[in-house]
Amino acid sequence: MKSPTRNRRAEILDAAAALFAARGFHGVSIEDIGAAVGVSGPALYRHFSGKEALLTEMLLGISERLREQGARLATTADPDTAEAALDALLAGHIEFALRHPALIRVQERELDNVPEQARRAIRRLQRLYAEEWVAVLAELHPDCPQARLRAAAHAVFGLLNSTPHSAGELSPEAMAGLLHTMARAALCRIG
Amino acid sequence: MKSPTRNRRAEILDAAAALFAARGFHGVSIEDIGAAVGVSGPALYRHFSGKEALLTEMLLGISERLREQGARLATTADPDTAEAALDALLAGHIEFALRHPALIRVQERELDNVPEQARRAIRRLQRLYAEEWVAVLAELHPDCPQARLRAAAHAVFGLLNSTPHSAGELSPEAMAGLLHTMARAALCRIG
DNA sequence: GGAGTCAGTTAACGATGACTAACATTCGAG
DNA sequence: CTCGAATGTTAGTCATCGTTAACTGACTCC
Repeated sequence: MKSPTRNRRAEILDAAAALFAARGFHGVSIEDIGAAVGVSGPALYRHFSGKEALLTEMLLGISERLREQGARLATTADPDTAEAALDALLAGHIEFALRHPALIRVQERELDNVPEQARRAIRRLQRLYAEEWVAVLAELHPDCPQARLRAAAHAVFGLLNSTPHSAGELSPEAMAGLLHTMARAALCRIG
Repeated sequence: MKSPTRNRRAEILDAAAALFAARGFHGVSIEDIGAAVGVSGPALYRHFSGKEALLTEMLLGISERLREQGARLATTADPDTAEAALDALLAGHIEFALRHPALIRVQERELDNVPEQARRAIRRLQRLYAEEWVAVLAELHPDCPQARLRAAAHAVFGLLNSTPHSAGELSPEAMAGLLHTMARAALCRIG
């Protein structure tokens, strides 16, 4: 069978994401992760070469997914209407953040625990994603310097990624609407 | 001498904050912290009862400081003009975040590593601080349900606390102005 | 000038945790 | 039926780390 392997790997990544989000990379042991998927301890080494490799694959996956999504959404439909592109980027990011709060948290917190080389790759993907946003924002605010646009984009990421902190008082739909409205308003005033 | 003691404690707290912000609580050893202030290893036990106690005191200090600042700023001057109170809260939070990015980072990331009892105290202080914001927002948006206001407040915290991520491309003044403008705009549209 | 406290040192202990080794089981392919 | 790959297991190693113990010098106070 080939699929069990794939499933086991994904299972481990999911469980590890939840644990890392809750207690941090160094606060979770290999044994903990194994226990979370019903095997114990060193069985994980059949699927990953080590704890760092696990985190690395996780962060690369997230960054790659966001970048791909960003590249796809930023260039849809009317290239004229940067407004529509911005809305698409917002909706995409919000849906991801609401659907995978643990991944958002890990991506925000654990980048330093990944080995140097992979860290550079991850940062590159994150930069490419941010640049999609900056490109769209530059169309909306042609006179605004790039540095300011970058800072604004990161600020909006902070706003959108606040999801894990304020968990579950609002329905996901209401939360999505609120975040979209707030982010939209924040980005209109930066010129 | 009494002041050397005080200074040493503060020195240790500062160094630990920087290290925790950079590598996370579990990623920093007692020896690391000692080395950062020029003493080595277990000397810290002359000033703190342990590693957790150090973190606890740090987080309690931050939360208490923000809560005090919030209580002071939210009730200044005209009780009529909620606008002014909101501006004061924004300015205060932004100044703190820009002046102490490491503390913001630690407060965001390390709450789970503090023992249960102290954690409750810290959360209580954070809740009180957030409620100052919600009270002001409620005056501006009388028809908006509390849950939505709370979520909006946390989202704005996320925006303002994005400072550590987008470090130093803009001058502190420009950054402060940008964050203030964006947060203001985001909070106008939530009704 | 001795007594006591403050703030530091080095050495050791005990626990934890990442990782490895050696062995077991399942199961499909030839 | 058997071989071998895939996927586990348990036991053990080695490093790291929080914490304690025992000891030392400096400074204050009677």
